[in-house]
Amino acid sequence: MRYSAEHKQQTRERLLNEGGALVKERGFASLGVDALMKAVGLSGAAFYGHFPSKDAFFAELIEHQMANSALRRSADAGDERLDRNHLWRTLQHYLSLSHVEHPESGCALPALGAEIARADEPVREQVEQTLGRLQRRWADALDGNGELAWGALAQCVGGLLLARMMASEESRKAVLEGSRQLLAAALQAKAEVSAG
Amino acid sequence: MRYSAEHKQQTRERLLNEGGALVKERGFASLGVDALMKAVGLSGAAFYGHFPSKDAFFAELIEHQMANSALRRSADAGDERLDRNHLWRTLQHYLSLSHVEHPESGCALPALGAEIARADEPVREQVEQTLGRLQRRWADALDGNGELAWGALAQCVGGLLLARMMASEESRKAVLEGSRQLLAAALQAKAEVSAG
DNA sequence: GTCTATAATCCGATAGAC
DNA sequence: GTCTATCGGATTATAGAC
Repeated sequence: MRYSAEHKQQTRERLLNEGGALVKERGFASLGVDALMKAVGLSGAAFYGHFPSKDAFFAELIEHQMANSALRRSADAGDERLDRNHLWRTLQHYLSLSHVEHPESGCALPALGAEIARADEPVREQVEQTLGRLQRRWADALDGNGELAWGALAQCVGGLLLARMMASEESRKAVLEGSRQLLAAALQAKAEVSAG
Repeated sequence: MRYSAEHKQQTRERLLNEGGALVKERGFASLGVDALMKAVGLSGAAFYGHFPSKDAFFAELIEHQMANSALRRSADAGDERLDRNHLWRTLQHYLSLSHVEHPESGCALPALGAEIARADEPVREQVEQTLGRLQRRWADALDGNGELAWGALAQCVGGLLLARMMASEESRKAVLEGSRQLLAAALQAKAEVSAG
């Protein structure tokens, strides 16, 4: 072959990373294969040397984005048990204005959540497993409260998505602040209960 | 004219209602004009007798969906002030399994939020104003706590969207339960603070 | 592996008849 | 108002050259 196997792997990685950024910015359905390949400097036809179909690419893209998300990386960092303060800092960072204003480098869940929800079952099963691991990790930091962990994850996704729907920076900030305060109240309440 | 003005108004309403259901189910970008019109029994070209472009339809659709959402109707019901128990029942109803499993008849925010976020500014300004009114109404029921009202709205959107991403009914229920528990903890904590 | 060229289909939108 | 017919372009995907 004129190109090394490692070169193919690199092109594939670029599609999942740089292409993924485009998908999160414009939406998967709205982004054509040609536009996707142009973003990495290749012709549209070259796409099919890496993925059998656009839908297959979506499935791999979601898997890749979930595996490399900031949430997961923070949850998996090191071997030590995730503690409450570390989780709280992760939530604060997630619910930031810069995250709202840069979907292309941010979490895939608020940007592509509705398209994941409409995807075939294998895609949703993979998301369910990945998020399940994250939720159990968060539950550890919340004194084993698994329900609160799911709620916190939902708050992250909803807060970011709702903020992105707003037109003014003022409203975006208000939504983020509200999201953080609700989380603070819920986590604080549970902390008091478990302390008492 | 061979058709009455009231007939035109009826067709327009059907596009916004029945068409809106299809859009929420399949996503706006994925739904073609022909498929949309076929759903109301008309040819594709008839669409342009009601809306100048597909994007203009999206703007009107969002406005219509927001004005007729279950959240808004519950918030506007009657003249009396929305109270905490009424709001709580609204949140419980929103975060239900039947709502998760029927996006076509449900809230537009989880289904179309990402596409609203990518829409032109006039669309987002309209959403911002409508949600601002809802948030102020909810804040009234929460002893004037506007931040908590934004947080509760974000929790609704995020909880529903996250639940829809799950493959199994078990996980969908777990997400909804977590969402409800986080809301309960936050609202309870604030109630105790304001009562103390 | 990636290219150009192209098949087959679908897209948003318009023209003109009724 | 809604139709049929159609334009021009974009879409997903394939064929064959290198």
